[in-house]
Amino acid sequence: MPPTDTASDAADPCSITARVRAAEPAWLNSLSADPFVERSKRAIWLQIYDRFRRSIEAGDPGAGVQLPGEHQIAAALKVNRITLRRAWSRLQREGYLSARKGVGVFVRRQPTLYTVTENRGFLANVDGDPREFAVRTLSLGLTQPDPETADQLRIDPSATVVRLERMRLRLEQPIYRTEKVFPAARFPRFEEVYAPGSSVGAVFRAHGVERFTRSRTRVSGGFATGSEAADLDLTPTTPVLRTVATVVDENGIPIEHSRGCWPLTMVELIFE
Amino acid sequence: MPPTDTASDAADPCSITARVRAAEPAWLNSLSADPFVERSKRAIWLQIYDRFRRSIEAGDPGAGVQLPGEHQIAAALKVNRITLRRAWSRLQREGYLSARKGVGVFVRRQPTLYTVTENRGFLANVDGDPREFAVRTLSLGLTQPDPETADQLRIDPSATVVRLERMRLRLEQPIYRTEKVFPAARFPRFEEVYAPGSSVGAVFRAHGVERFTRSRTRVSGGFATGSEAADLDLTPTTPVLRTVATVVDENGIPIEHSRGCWPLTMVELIFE
DNA sequence: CAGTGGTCTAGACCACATG
DNA sequence: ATGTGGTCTAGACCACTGG
Repeated sequence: MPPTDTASDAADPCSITARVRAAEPAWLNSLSADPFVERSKRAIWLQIYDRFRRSIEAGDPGAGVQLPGEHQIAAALKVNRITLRRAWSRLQREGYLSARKGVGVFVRRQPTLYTVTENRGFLANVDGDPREFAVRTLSLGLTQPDPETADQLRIDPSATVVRLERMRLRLEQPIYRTEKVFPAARFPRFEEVYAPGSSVGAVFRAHGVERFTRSRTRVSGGFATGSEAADLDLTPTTPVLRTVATVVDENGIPIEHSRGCWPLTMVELIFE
Repeated sequence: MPPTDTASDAADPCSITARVRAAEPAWLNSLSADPFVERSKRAIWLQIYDRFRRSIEAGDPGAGVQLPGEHQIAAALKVNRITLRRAWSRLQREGYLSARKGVGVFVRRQPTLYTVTENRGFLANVDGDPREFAVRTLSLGLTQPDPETADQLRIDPSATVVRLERMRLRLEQPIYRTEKVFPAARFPRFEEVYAPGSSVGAVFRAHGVERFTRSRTRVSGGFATGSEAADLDLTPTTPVLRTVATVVDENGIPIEHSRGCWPLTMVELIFE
């Protein structure tokens, strides 16, 4: 039995202004045109997944638009709400949809693959118009390093370090989150130089470091923690790529230790 | 209401040989000791996930053992079968469990992280006892390259190539699957040299290539396809890491193009 | 055949965000 | 207060595997 509001809409086609959201978008009609093949090789929820994915990739429920509610869509597709949710949960994990409790489900921007070339600065790094990209500084301050960081930076664990958390965005959409740690003794003017342009390169140059390279990058996989998911606009348990890199100056002295977290489906790393 | 066989076991503790599988293992008792906190911040299925994961990481349901059936465990935990399945499905995606329809659910070997250093041969590459590792050749033969491979190998798309599919195993457990393509003209004696030791390095040396390096490695993320999942003993949609690498000889001429697929949770790549 | 995991539905309640 | 997504249960049927 479909929810009553859907039924009343159908029964009263004249009041088209009654509720805007209730109007079924064109893509929904085409999604629900053919019935699903029951008892086929491919489960119904996977068929739903296929259709949504193809549609989103074709760009019809465009980036950012809110989908109608679960009940409405489930009724339109003539499947149970839970079956629909199963398909959606996979679409969320794979980066096509993002859900906010109490609000709705939204189409994420296309999970474009960003080709990131290691051993270069970020903007030289990424395919696409540089103006589309932005940095958001989440936090900047002094602390003590954790043991691994102290080890990598070859400093005493009780030494002071600058800790910088930031995010890269493309078209308002988070691409990755990173935590960078620098030896404070080496960069006394960190905050004042960093503030104007949010540029770590500027800080390096202001302290006499002209050339720097990543000496080692560790890539591992995992699943987004609660805070990572919140920052990156993902559901928890979304698979992510984690990178841990050490940056050294021209003399091979470590000057930065950084940990990055990337939604698995949105990045492609190239090492040369 | 628990299944009847469980109830009868409890009522008849003397017949310990009645059915071996029905005996509840110790870890199950400890998992089901405390009731789950309802309406807490953490959903019940996530609490189940937590307990199983901790237990498996502690090694009690040890690698390879078959778990009792869903119905039995759900009854023991006093939750619905579907709630239990939700927890299990995440454990499967994360590599802790693997299910075989009609057979049962098994504990996978610990998703140990294999540190793989690029630019080296595999056995020099990996932490752990080399004797634990094995290669299984899945297929070896001549074909035509796909466009991307032809491009990377800088050969004509109609040229003949040697195509080799194989898998790495550690302790019988698949670590990764790879497809390697070589220009046949360069390695006419590929099959006869490869066969005895399953060594690509031997083939290279037999054809006068003493030194070779990876010139470029692309790392991207994705989800296991059906055949990848089957080979790697994963459920489909498990997140994987894909690597695409080109190997060149001492003169910079491409001699191999390889595509690898690694379960996300089982590998750690290091680039230096 | 019996047992296993896999799918699907129905209906209920909850927490959250918004008006 | 309403609508949203999130969780949980109950019960049913299916497909696969093995003895």
